[in-house]
Amino acid sequence: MRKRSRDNGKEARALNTYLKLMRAAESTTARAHRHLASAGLTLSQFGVMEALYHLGPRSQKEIGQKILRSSGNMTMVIDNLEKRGLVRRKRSSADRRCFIVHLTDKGNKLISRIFPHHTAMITGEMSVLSATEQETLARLCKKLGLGV
Amino acid sequence: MRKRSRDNGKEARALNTYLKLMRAAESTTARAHRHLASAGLTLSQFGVMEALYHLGPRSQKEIGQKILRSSGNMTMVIDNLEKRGLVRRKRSSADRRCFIVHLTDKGNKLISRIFPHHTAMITGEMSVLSATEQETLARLCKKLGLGV
DNA sequence: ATTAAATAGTTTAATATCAAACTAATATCA
DNA sequence: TGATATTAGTTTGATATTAAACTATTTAAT
Repeated sequence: MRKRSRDNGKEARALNTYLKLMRAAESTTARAHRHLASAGLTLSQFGVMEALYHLGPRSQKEIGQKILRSSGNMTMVIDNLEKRGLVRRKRSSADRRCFIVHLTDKGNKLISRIFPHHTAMITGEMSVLSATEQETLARLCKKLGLGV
Repeated sequence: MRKRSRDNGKEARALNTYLKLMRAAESTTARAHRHLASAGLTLSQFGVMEALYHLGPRSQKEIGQKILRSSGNMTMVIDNLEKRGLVRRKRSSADRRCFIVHLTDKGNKLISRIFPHHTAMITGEMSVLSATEQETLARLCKKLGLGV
């Protein structure tokens, strides 16, 4: 009895926290999505370009690890970016299985222009939380994310 | 100078918090995804069935609002559930534009069987956080999610 | 009542997403 | 060196996802 009700409380708490976490992530994502759509980019495309912008040219595998997406997905997203002339693949001479992906001038211009807006949007979104609250949130999320 | 560096700190904090939030949400989602895949359900399909299980029969619109998905998406997900005989549409007699979606016996059996496992998985995932930490996380996420 | 506006759901077109099967290149190791 | 295993990326097949255009029905307004 006692045990059961304690468990139910534990489970209810966990489910509630999970739900709130998902809602927060989805609502923030949805905004970012709408925001990027005006630049004609999807979230994944932005993720790839942002990674290249901050890390420099990388293989598809490395990009996929960075943004937590499958290799098959990388093929598709990078195909679409390449079609638009925003990135280019270059066969690695060291390991001819790899493509090194890099931003084109056009891609670099676009991400340079968009990134500050994106930052401002996220900063605005987060501003409902104090600095301390943001740090707490980041710490708790990190703990959760580690369980991967 | 002063202003600029303060802003950078603020933005860096916001971006970091956003990143951690996304990572936590994605890693938890990815687990749920793998877990449900073994029952042959996608996350969205589970979301629809869970809503019907806890709320009772609902229109597609109501379900979509509950799980934060577009109406076009609902058409697709419910089509797939209906093909598998897990839910059924019934034209509402009160408003003939609406379909009322309800679980079939088969669907009810499936969700009854799966839901406890899902709960256990989420509870396990959350157990890296104390009760207080979970409550704090839920509270902060809720604040963020409200900005929708 | 007739018309106009709003609403529920579907369709379309484009991209995303994964797992699994596959190809090509590299690394291992016997 | 030659067979085997591993790795990077692609393809395939299925579902998801959205926005926007569309159909059918209901509500509102004149």
